Amino acid sequence: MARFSLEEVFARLLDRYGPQHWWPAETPFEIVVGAILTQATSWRNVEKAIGRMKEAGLLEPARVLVVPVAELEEAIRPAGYFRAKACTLKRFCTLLNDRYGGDLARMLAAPAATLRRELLRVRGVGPETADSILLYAGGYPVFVIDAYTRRIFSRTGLIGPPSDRYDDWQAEFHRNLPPDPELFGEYHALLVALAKDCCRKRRPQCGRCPLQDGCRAARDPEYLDRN
DNA sequence: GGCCAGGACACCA
DNA sequence: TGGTGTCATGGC
Repeated sequence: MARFSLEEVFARLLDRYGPQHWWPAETPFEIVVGAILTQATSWRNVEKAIGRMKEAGLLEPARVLVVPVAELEEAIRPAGYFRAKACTLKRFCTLLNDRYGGDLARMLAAPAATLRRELLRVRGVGPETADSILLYAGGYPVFVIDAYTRRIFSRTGLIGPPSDRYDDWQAEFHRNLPPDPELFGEYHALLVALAKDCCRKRRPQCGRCPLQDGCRAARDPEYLDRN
């Protein structure tokens, strides 16, 4: 089974890639926006969309709430799925306005379990998006599970959730790591760094998935020590 | 020109 | 419950 604990894997990743200092954003609301816009989308495109929202003065909840949806769509177009994501942004801001008087700090001070339930009731916000908001904007010790995390750990076999469900994956990390938001944030960021590094280096051998079997960094943790 | 990127959801069997 | 189609842009 596991040759390394999850903490040992983290230490190796940190040693190799250094602190990632996620989430890349200037304000909590920018974190929320980024979490929604990055759904199935490269961060490069998200940055463009956020830049356009900034230029249009739309990077505040009160503006998103009142701006015509077509205008919001146009701003976030580079992020893809712009119609769905514009609606999701507006729905989030509606929740924020109705339940917390538009005060994001107040929303983020709500109990994590309560806030997670409320976020998941917003159409377009699923578990990964909700948890990204809870962790990076709210500072709650909630581990974010993304596609990279699943692929990396299912191939290394370091942990084995009973099913492929989001909550089961998350429970494994919560069981095996101390509930430290700094650790969780860095860990998630480092897994993305590993995936991207691996992708760049192994592209010729790797076929369509950057973490397929041809990718040694994905299946062999010691690869990180030797290279 | 095809594939994929830091998902979520509706629909179907 | 699990599988599949849909949403859409931009870089490689």
